[in-house]
Amino acid sequence: MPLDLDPTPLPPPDVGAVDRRVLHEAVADRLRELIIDGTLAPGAHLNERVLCEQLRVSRTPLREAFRTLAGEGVIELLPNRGAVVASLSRSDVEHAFELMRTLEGMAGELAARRASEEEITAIRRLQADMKRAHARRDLQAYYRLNRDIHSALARCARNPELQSVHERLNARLQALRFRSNLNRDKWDAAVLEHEAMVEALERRDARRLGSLLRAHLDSKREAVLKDLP
Amino acid sequence: MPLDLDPTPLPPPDVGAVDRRVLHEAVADRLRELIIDGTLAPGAHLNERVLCEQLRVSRTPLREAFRTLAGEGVIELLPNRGAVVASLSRSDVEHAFELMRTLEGMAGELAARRASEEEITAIRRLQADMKRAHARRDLQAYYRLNRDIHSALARCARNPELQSVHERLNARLQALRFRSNLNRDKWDAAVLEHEAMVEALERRDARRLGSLLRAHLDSKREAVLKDLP
DNA sequence: TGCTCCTTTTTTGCATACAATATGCGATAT
DNA sequence: ATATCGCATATTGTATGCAAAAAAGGAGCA
Repeated sequence: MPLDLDPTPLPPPDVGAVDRRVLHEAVADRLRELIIDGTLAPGAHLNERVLCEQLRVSRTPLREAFRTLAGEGVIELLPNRGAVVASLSRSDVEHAFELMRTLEGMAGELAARRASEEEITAIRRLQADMKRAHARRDLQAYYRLNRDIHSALARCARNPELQSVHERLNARLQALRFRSNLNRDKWDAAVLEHEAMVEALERRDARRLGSLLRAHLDSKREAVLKDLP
Repeated sequence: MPLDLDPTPLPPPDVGAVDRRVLHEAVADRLRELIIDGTLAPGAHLNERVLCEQLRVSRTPLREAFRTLAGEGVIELLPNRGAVVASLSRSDVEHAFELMRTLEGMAGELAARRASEEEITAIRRLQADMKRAHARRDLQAYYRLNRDIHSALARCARNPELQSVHERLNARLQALRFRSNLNRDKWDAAVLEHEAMVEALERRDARRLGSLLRAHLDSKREAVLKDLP
């Protein structure tokens, strides 16, 4: 009798969990988008009543989303005076990059040691895509791929704490992208730096990847500060 | 007329009611304390109704405090299933120390360059106090001073981003203190390491202070992991 | 005109009611 | 005996009302 007597017949089909996101999470995500893409400008006051009407939610989930975003440093809560979009002063940006430089340096060193071959291949592929985006002067795609590569590196470091801090800091710096103009030379240089980084990763040269990332962040920092008040 | 007109004669507060200023903040502070000192153990489920009664607040400020603490990684929110105190697995601790090692190394290098003479004097004084606490085997005072010194170093780095990340990570690691036993040898060694660190700071030897802090964190990591599951 | 003080309006903070979701337990069927 | 279903209960998520604090506006005065 051709019965299947395997004691565990049906574990493989991973159907994936359904979208269980609750309202305040969705609200937080939406607000984060609006802030990153500049619709809600830095310093803008977030009026609860107005946002409730626009997002069609009541004040409770909105206020919970506020706390979430405040924890991420994306907005600032002033007791009894509401919330404002966090605005980074020149000094804030300098400090953020100073920290990011260390974090990405650490991520690079760890990633060179811990990344799987598949992950390295994937990053190489992202880098190729990014070069193409650069070739056709597609700034939007370039930014996205650039971000993906840096996030991938942070992920390859195999340290969830590092990854989480990196993500949070990154979220705050994202908003700057839309305010800084990347000139041709800097852009070309950035792509070359990336190329060297991916090569170091492929050779698993931890020291070098760390140094390259720190230098890369220094360039980024200069490029961003150039167009700032 | 000093009559007590409180309608509820206050049954003995097991955790103590919070003081009424900015309620959700006070609630967050109180919960953080309870978590750090172990009253609320890692993994413990935080029942809203029960906590509301014990803290004498309604659910709204409690839930806002939950969001704040979740943002700090002190608790974990499970959608529709409440909140639990974050519990660090051995692997989590390893990752946290890996990151802390980098952060404190960075803080040390910056502090050696940026600390004012007054700040250095203050740290020297904390170190002296700590040595005395060690001499009289006062673990409680030792822990407090130890923490103060590391916080002071992070502050001297003059980078609010770094300081903030350091604080948050530190808050989560604090809870471990009450679970790990410091044996005599490790304790002596730690005090010596601190002494070397303060000397490097006084000489403003950034490289060395960074290295010493990284090594110090490695020792700490080993000491903590030793007593962990 | 420029200022202060007071009233009105708006906005935020807290409490509570109601709705959605999860959990526990017993009945029932295989 | 085990597994599943359905109901009762408990817990979380959302909406709304009310009170306190802050901003806005206006009258009175120098």
